[in-house]
Amino acid sequence: MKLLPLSLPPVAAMDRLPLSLPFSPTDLLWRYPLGFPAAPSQPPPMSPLLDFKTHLPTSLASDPRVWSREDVATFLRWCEREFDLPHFDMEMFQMNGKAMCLLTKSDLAERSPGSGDVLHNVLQLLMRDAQTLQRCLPSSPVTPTSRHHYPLSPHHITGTSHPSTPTWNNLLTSTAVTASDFQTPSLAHLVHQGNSVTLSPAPSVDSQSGSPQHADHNATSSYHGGSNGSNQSSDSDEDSYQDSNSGSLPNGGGGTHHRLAASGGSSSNSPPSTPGINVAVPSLPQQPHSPAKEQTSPGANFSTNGNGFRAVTGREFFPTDTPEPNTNGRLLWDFLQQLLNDPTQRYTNYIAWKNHDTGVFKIVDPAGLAKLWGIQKNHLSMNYDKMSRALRYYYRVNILRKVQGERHCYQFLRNPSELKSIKNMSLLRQQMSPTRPTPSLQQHQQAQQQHQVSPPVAVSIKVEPDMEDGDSPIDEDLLPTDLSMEHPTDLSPSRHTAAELRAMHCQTEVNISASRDSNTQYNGVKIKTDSESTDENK
DNA sequence: AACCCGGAAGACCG
DNA sequence: ACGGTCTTCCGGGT
Repeated sequence: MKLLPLSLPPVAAMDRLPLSLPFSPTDLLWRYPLGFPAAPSQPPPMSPLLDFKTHLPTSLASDPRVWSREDVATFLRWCEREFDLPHFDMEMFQMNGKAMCLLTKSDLAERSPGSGDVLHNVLQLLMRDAQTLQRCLPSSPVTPTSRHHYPLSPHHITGTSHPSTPTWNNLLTSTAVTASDFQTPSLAHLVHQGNSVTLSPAPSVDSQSGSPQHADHNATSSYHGGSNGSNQSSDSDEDSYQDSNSGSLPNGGGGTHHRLAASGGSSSNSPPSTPGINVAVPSLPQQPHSPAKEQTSPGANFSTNGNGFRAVTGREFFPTDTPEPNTNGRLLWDFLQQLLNDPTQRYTNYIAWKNHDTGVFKIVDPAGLAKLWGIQKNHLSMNYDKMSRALRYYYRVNILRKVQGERHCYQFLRNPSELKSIKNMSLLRQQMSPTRPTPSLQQHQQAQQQHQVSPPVAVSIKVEPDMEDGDSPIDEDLLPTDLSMEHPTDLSPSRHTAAELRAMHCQTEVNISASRDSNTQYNGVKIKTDSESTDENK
């Protein structure tokens, strides 16, 4: 996982963004939204900019982050003239403004030998200036919600913050430019809404984590989020973050694929929900810009609030900025959830719920989904084999289990809220068992059912592999490795554990609490999947 | 052949 | 330095 740090090594950057991809490298940016590292510290002196700024082509928004690819090209040409720089290789700048802003000085130098520093400085100035303006402005469109956050965020403080940029607004409104990025009509919406153009990845759990409570709420909703299928996003937090994710992804990447296409370019977009979104989100590249993609990121949307979206925005936006740990979207499960819960159901060609209540989903287009994931993570060589390996790791922590007998079908053992609420996998493991039950969901039902559940955290009991639960003897052996998964419901600790254990060798995980069973429920629904039986435990 | 499974090693990030 | 989360490979099974 590399997420691209802002400053990716040039090389890396390049790698990641193969031109060929549907998405533009830029897309990737979403991750690094505004927060540009570079700028950070310095207080923005607006002035400097002003000087040359005034000379900027009028068609360019004051905030480079909102520029479309065309704007970037316009800007580069302008820089060539204005600063007497050697000609830029436009092929190296097939990205929107946001993406360009995320490039580090070295990245820029690599793409434009001899002009990197100048370009970097100019961009920094422009960004700073834009930020400054924003601050002044009450709220920026962009992150509406965020705003709240904003203040909070360090960035903010620093000033670096993102820019929420007023521009965004402008963008929306006026600028066509951006539009391009956003291409999608939706974008605009998005913007409005959340604005989030963000890009950011969703804040995934982490971020969210922040609000457990939300989670709860959400949780309940959980997956369903709305329950309806569409919704998705359930969790609030999630939503938010989801938004992000989703958004991007789809588009971008897949863009290519079906859906995207389908949607029509934009299509997709607009997702309903999307409202806001962020486009960016998830990640994928999409984001903003890329023409291709439009992306509207579905993700963005996600945020549903209750329905709608949550404001995801806030956070998202700043993802990068945000100090929060962002896993944002970066986590595979989070990514998948976002796609699954895309309000507009844009990614159904890639992945779709088979049973939302139980958390069972099918990867419709393994290769395409893997590609999206690869884009999201900037691992362009990602394929289903690799992605599925990552999915298998989730077996150990009881996040997922394989639906036996059905190809490309997996089942979430925990609802999003639950996952989100758990910041670390490690915790998951620990909790696993106990936790499992998602509070919310479970709560409902389960509550009674069993359990126990334990408080999340800690409880873990370690079980020995063997023992595990004791319960049943599950032999792991018997069980396929996954068993754990398999018996989702099963979750029974035992099995899992066993399996896990195996895998892990007993790692701690085992903790299983007795409860697993309960947990299993996805949304209240108990998942049994296969094996309930297995439950031997029971 | 395509999946699916996990072990092992390593990358990257916070 | 360390743990988490993958990513990449790989051999093996179905």
